[in-house]
Amino acid sequence: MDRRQRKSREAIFRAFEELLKKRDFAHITVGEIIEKADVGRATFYAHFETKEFLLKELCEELFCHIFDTEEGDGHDHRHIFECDGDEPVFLHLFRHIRSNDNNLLSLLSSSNNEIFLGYFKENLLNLCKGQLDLLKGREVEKLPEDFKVNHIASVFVEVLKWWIDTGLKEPEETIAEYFYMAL
Amino acid sequence: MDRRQRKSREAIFRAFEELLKKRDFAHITVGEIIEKADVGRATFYAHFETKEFLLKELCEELFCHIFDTEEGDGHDHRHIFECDGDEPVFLHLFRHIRSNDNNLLSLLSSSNNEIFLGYFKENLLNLCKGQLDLLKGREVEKLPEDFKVNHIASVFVEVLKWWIDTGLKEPEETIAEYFYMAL
DNA sequence: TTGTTACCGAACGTCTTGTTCGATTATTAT
DNA sequence: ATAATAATCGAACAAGACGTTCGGTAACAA
Repeated sequence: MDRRQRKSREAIFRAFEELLKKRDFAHITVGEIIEKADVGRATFYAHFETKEFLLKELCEELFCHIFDTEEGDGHDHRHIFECDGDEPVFLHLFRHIRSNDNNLLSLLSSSNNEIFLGYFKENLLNLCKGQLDLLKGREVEKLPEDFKVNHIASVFVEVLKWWIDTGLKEPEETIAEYFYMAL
Repeated sequence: MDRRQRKSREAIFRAFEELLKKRDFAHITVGEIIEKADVGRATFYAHFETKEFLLKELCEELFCHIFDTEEGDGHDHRHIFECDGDEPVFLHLFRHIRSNDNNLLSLLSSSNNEIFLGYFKENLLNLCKGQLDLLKGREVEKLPEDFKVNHIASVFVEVLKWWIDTGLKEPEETIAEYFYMAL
């Protein structure tokens, strides 16, 4: 890809991220984005069809790294975050979110948190399909599989939201415990 | 209140509801609303400051009936839905939602479901404060109180969402059971 | 060097918003 | 019944944002 293209695209992404931290998505204008990114109006529309597509591509960029699991390896998802430790995957998630990689935490803390939590949950669902054994021994174990998958992802997202909303007071290990207890 | 005012206000509400069933809130224009409601543009703005305020007032109208609990009576919330039966309150909620009172189900099924589920959860939180005993005997019982309140409301909303998304296949009693098991 | 590609920036038509104003119609009080 | 009051209508308006177009300029690649 042309260096000019890359620079413009990155500048737009970064400007958009900055604005998303401070303002509702609905009230961010293309004019603001291109001003902050310092690119021409036509350039913006050469890269992105609309503001909504820009958001979509930003989310894909944000989450494709995190949920980069290898398809077809069957067992547990060690390749998330390119880390091969034995740490439980959900604890791993909490840890990485707190470290604010890719500004993810900032975006999840902003007034646009619902948008990003929605995308987050979508990506989380695949991961949860391989984690059904977490529900072993609980009442919910007997329920339909798609219910259980959805349940795990939902509880994770809700615990994450609570953690962020209350100011990240607990360490990752504690919040991961909360998550397991709440399942 | 003047009959003309009431008629205009109702017409706007109904038109808005119809549109919300079919289109994203963000893409609904004031022009569409007043056309469907058959009122003048100036009339709309005499009643509602903006589209957002209209949405807010609609939600309040929708949920004030449902969560019309009597403050200060201390114990359980029998007055919800103006029903005084001994039926568990959450089963009651599922039942009433399914019966589609006030078009609530239609709105919760639309592409705007996130908006309404958000409002729903907000109102649900107060109710859940009085239902903490549901968690008796579970691991989650030891966790902080605001966590537990949030947990109950979250699980309810997520189960409700799953129920609606999968086509309301289960009867209310079953889905209420799912809810209790998932807590 | 030459051809291609991306960028700029300004302008443009269109749509939506929220406001204003005078004329009309419904309601209420006398 | 009559007069005063209040809500509505419809049209027009300015302001702002959208998405597109076009010619000129600068960066890249062969």
